[in-house]
Amino acid sequence: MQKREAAAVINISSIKAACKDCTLQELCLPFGLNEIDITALGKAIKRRRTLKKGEMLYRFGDPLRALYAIRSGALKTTGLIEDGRAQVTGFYLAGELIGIDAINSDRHPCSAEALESSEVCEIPYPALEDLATKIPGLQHQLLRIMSREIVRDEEMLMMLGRMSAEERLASCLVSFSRRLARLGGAPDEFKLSMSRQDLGDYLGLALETVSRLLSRFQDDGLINVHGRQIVLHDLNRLRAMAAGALRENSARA
Amino acid sequence: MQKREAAAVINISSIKAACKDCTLQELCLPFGLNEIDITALGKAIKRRRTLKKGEMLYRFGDPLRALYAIRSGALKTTGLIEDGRAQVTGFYLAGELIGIDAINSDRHPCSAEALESSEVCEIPYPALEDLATKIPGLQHQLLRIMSREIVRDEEMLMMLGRMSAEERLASCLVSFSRRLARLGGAPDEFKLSMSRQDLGDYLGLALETVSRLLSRFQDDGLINVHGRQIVLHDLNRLRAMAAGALRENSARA
DNA sequence: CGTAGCTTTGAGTGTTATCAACTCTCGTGG
DNA sequence: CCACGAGAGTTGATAACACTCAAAGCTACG
Repeated sequence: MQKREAAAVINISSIKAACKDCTLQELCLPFGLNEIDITALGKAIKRRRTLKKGEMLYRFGDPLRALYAIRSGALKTTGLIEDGRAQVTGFYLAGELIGIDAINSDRHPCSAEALESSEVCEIPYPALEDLATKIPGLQHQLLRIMSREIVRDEEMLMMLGRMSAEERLASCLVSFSRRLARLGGAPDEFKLSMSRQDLGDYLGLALETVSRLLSRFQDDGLINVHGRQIVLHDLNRLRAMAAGALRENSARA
Repeated sequence: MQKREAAAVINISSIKAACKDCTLQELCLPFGLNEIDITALGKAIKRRRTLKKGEMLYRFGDPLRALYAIRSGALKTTGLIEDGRAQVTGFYLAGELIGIDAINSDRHPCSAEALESSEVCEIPYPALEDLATKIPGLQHQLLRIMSREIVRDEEMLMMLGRMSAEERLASCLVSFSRRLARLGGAPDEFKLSMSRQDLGDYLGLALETVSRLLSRFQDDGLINVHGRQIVLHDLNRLRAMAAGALRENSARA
């Protein structure tokens, strides 16, 4: 499954990362730091690492060695339940930080897998914590990123706890649109990097339900689906749907 | 609704907190710090505050001024969806830190309400962040607590996304048992401080479903319910149920 | 060009929500 | 001290939304 490409890839694999030249600065850990501090952070980062589709960045139970800033590509994190059931706890895109849920126990409480060819910067955790005491702005940014992750998870909780299948999927599409636009892509056209199964495991739905809903959204003229290629035709209506407008009881009280 | 008690309470309300004499040290922010650092932390804490049942600690949208360490009692945090729907994003007990999801945007993304008479220590956030750069152990502990919150939310995600109503409730009871035992209470007997509605809004279930399940658990000899008073008779079976054993497909692959 | 995995679509079922009525509990005031 | 009322909790009937099982259609990669 992974033989041919390997050779071509190794060279790139351990190139030294340099935050100061990275186009994702504004979205990533260096945000808000001055040039000197950014250089210091860049030095702490051990290397870049490339992952092929399906490759694991870390697995459930692995000791925490580093956090990873995603430079390109997309990853998913999945938690385990003993039986076949999996819950995808998050999708992570370029500019986002992955692995912070391991800080609590020094072990990764979930597994991270590349959904497509991806590149990550490996930030050794002890060095990062150390650096954060020296650079208040870095500490601040780290705390903010962690807090943002909590907010994101809480939004997911509302989604899973209180929203219908339709609202969940609309919400998910809107979220991808926003995050991809931030990276400079078109907000209304993108390619999903995950399967229907992954989407279902994320949204708490059966893969068939995801598929059916995508078809229905298309019939309703909201979107266009061709396999994993998505075009959003009516972002506003999708947003309204995600917000739970459009249900009978809407404006009560 | 809140008139008589007020007078008696005011005196206590602004007593200076002193971490170094607090019995919850081990569970709280000071964990792992030496005595000098604990004293420094204690000085940063502005005051204690008492809340009566139903009183709000902060509301959705309020600016972040402080984090709160819970000394006694219990709180819930709820996120909003425009229409009547509420999602309870967490229950917080003594020794736990509440408000950290506000760090990202400097505003509270949810509301916090006391479920019973409670006492909290108010930790001004800018002072805490400042202190954390000076005391590496404190920074470490703060990061750990935030990471733990993420793990907890991710566990909730699995619960809401993949578990049946029965599994969710069992899981919830087991969690209360564990957390209350850690505070020195009996692990198999406690009083719920929240209504069936709150429990439902937390577990993503209708209140009727919660009620029905509690009755069923009782019929099955798992627990004893009398209003909010709960006795757990078979913690092991509850744990198995929460883990998803007991379903037909259990051991596949 | 064939095969394996992914996706779509259909039919039937089940878990859980909703609506509704009744009961219990506890605090308040007569 | 008891009666009352309001909120909380229980229980039942019904229905809907989403799951499961099943089969056929696509896509993409070797």
